[in-house]
Amino acid sequence: MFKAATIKDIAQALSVSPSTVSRALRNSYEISEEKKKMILDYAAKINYHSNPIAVSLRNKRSYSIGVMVTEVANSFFSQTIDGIESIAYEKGYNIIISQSHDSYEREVINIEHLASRSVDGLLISMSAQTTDYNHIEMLHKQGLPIVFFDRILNSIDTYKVTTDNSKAAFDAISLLLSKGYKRIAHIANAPHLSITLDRLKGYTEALRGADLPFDKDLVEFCFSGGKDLMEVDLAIERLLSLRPAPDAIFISSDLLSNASLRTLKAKRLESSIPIIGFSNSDVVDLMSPEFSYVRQRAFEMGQIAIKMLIKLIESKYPIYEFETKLLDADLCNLELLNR
Amino acid sequence: MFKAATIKDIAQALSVSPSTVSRALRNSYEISEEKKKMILDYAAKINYHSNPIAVSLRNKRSYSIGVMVTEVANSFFSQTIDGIESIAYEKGYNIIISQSHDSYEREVINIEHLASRSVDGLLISMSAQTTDYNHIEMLHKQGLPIVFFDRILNSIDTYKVTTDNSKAAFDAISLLLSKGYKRIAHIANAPHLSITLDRLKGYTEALRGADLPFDKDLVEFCFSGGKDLMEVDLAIERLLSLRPAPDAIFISSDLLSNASLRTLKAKRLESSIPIIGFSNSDVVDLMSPEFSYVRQRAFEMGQIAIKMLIKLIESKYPIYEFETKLLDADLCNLELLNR
DNA sequence: GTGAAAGCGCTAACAC
DNA sequence: GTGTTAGCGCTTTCAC
Repeated sequence: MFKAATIKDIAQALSVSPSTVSRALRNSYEISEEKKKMILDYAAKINYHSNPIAVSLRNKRSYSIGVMVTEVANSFFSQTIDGIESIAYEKGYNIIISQSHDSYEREVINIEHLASRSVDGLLISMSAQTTDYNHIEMLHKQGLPIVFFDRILNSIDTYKVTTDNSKAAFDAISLLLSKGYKRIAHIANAPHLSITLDRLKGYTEALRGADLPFDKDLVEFCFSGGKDLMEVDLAIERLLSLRPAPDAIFISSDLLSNASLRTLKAKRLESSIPIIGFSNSDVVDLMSPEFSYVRQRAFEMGQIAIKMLIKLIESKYPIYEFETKLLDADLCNLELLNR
Repeated sequence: MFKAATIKDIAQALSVSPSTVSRALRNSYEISEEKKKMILDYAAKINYHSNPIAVSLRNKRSYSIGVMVTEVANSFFSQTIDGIESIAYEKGYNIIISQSHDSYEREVINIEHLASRSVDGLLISMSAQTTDYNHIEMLHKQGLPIVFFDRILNSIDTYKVTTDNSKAAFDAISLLLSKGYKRIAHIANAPHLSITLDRLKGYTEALRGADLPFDKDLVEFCFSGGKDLMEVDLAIERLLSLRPAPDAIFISSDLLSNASLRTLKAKRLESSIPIIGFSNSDVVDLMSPEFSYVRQRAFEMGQIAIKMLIKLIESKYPIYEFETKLLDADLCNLELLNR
């Protein structure tokens, strides 16, 4: 079985003390160049690698970061993780990924699990089902660095980064209005999510800006977030049966966009009404029916989130001023809306 | 700042020794029920959690597992990771994810990085560009438990799990042949990957089974694995310009399927030739043109891989008999091939 | 049945 | 400049 070399081994071999070796390896100014070279050479020769577990125990820093997402197999999140990983790797941090599958229980268990694993900090996108935030508030109070991304939690004061959801929705709806659409249905995500409310806000404000009334009949919340196809099915059915009928649909999440397209396709109604939906799918250009979509800057969001977290972790002094960064989203495939 | 409770704290508070507390917490038979209860109760009261870093250092086990994939933002891999995570979580392991982006350099660096992070074992799917296996062979020789999944490495003797790629390809091609297609073009992945060769093998064997000649002109390898759209573009162009023209296309990876569809669509040739391609996209049912596809059991593969790894890690005795598990793939949307 | 003590690998105060 | 020592939190011989 494999037995890794330790500082002690080097010290013994070179007849110096372990602390000298430690200092030399960390390139301390106290050690003479000559000895440094000797130690470094020998370390390289025996393929010495420091034991990060021991360093963690000693320094009370694990250089690992917990990431809490709904599901890695969701394009938006896998792109975010990609962004997180790119920076984490650069800065010498590991990321430990955990999925809530939008369940409150799993979120609580997994976050506690991550925290007890001595992560240096947490990157969290809230589960759709979570309405009690105690498990997070506790950790935050105890001083664990936390950054929220995407589905942020307003009640906790820390760094946050998310799409400017309200603006994205406002722009999407304004565009529809400018093209002459007037009765715009809205298929919305679970209502306790920050992103749901922000997107709804953009929707209503755009209507108000055009002096159109807000008709709550045109809005359907999907509590399952698109997981439950039946729920989406019923929502669409109800919306399409309204009179006067809606003349466009705005869909406020990836999963809901997919589910809605499935439903419309099954009903052979896919070309009956234009759609603008959120989507970060990597094959959106291959999907049919074609639809206009709002694409979030997921990769960038991941990068910003982890940069914020590392800043929090590595800051020598407590930070009291926090920023909530809002990213622009991109509207794509808009030419489909011309008529 | 947060200061977690330690065994010492408990010992002090209850006037017992740290070793007694440790034993009680680990439910050792040596400790009297009475004392056990007292200690457990107090630990629960002060919300004691053992420090996994200290346990790792002491036990030389980190309960974390490194996972090396090409890209998390690839449906097949995110589904695999989902499967890995489901079991890892259950068994108390963390997974640390690393992406090679199909680059040899990044694979080498990341695998070494994972290993130096004292992971208990490694789950690896090879990068497409890797042809030198020294970095993995070294670790394997040193006794680090390694399991390969999906893109396996034949030269190393350990547990492996992958799709029965040769059978999947054989079945797909046989089906095409049974429907009367005779000149089947094959867009293949990078040629040093195990999966590429296996799929090619299934392809040729199915042809041989039908007494059809193998025409190497009908096969195009894409070294970029679908990342480089231009490469796929040229491949398709050449294949379609062959005379006699191919009457169907078999595509041997997710990314290549997507890229090929894009190319065909751009050339407005999407309905000119039937396609059967590998795909684990979660929106394959929404894609256009519709195509028949081979779907791998990615989630299951992840679960099997990590179970194998944990078996390797937790085995008291060295294991010399290794299994390479082959999973069936599912052929879907076949009705499109009727004509 | 319980405690004392050593040690996992590393670092940092404190000596000299 | 370099060595000595203590200790991070935990487990595990070895005593008693």
